[in-house]
Amino acid sequence: MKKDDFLEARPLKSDFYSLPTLELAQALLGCLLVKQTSEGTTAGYIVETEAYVGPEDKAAHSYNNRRTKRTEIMFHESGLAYTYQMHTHCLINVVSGGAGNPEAVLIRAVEPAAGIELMLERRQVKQRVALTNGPGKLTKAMGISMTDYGHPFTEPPLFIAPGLLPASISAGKRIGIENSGEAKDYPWRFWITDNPFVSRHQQALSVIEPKKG
DNA sequence: GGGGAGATCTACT
DNA sequence: GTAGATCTCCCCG
Repeated sequence: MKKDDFLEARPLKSDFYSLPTLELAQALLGCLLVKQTSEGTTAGYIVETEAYVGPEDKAAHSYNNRRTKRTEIMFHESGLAYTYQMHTHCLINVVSGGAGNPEAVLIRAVEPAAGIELMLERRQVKQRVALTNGPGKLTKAMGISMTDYGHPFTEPPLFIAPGLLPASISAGKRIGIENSGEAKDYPWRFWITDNPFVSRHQQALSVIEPKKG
């Protein structure tokens, strides 16, 4: 792939986001996340996601249909950005499940594809791999913030475009949800097998053949 | 009006 | 391995 191919990238249409959340979390792997700012454009291939599956998932912010100012956007149509603040960081999700069904996919890591110089300016790190190998890291590197709350991923300046089809997808337990009862063991974390930008190494509970299309 | 919790990251030992 | 950073609510009082 040529260096500037991301400039040709066109957002995925809204019907892409009508996939069931667990399928969407896998379909997003390999896709290109693009953010344009006045400082420049950054893009990265999504290499790690987690599914948060609506009112029945104790680990989800929307558990028990909890509807607050923060979770409000999860109740809207699929394909919107759900950003929220976590300690000193901003995390970004893709709203899924359709209107009235509050589900989402957390983007946990990307592999830099464009704008790496700008990412390096935004994050002081020694190792390139540390630029975007975590949910709080990638938002800082790409200039994603709470002002992106509710933005549709189908249009600039923040959008998702087709990328590469992963050779293999691994599934395992989600990270950082130890206080979520039995939900903590659900295998709803997905990553591109052996990709170096994945946030944490973990035993895969299963390995999946990616779906084409 | 205030305490507490949280899907994290970094630095230091 | 663990502490501290430092934000936005929610919810109880």
